[in-house]
Amino acid sequence: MKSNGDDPLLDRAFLALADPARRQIIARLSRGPATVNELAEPFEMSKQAVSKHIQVLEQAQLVTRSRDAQRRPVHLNPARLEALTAWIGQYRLVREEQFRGLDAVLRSQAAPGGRQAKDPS
Amino acid sequence: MKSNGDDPLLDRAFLALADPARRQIIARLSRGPATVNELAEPFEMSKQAVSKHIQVLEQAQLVTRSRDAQRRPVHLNPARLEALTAWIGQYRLVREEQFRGLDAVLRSQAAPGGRQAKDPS
DNA sequence: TTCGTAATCAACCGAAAGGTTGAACAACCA
DNA sequence: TGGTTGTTCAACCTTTCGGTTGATTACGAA
Repeated sequence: MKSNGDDPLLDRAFLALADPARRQIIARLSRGPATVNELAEPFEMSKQAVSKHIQVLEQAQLVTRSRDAQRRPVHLNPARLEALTAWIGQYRLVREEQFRGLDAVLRSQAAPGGRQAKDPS
Repeated sequence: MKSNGDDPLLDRAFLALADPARRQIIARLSRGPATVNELAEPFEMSKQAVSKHIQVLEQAQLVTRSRDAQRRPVHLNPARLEALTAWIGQYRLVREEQFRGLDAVLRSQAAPGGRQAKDPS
């Protein structure tokens, strides 16, 4: 039951957020869908570069795209954002239990007899 | 409220988590501090490589280090993890307002009925 | 002092990220 | 038709990432 941290989708999602331009795009999209041109407007860089950023976000499934004539509106996909908080949240919980100096959570999650904490990631 | 996404520390933190080895290290540290050798044990790669990963995490302030003779135990820094959930959390809140608001911006994009469902893939 | 252990530094390498420019594609409009 | 707009593709460049190996520093034990 060796769940190592191998999760390419998680890789891509965290990598996608590791860039200020892409975070800014996420912020913009949280206020509603937008086209590539609209998203590119506040940036200095070329539209091609912004298009690439959007593709990175799309591959991470943080955004989706629809079709409207020749436009390809970009929509935020909050479910994937929550997947990230879920991943982080695991360790916040464990930390709080540590804080109280008790491994009750570990015990409650382990099968009897085996010292087996859940090893997510 | 014009906050563009420029935050180098956030860059580094998300980038740090965008690697399965580093996430695995975080997972291990959530169960308590560990030395470089202990952290390197489950990996195929060299200890130098693991040491580099730890430095990446340290620069992102996701971990801290103490001193114990020639050992340099690594500790998780949950505060920084929570900074990430805080960043993501902003947009989850906005999203929920959108959910009940559903204003003209959304309508103007001629959203073709296809609502994004919760897809915890 | 000398030895062994823990960890880092330094130089190097291939692959990928992030950007550019120019051309091409796709869909609407006249 | 042809022109305009929105977007992507393709080739290229430079920088950064993730890994290697070999040498080096820091500390404790004998």
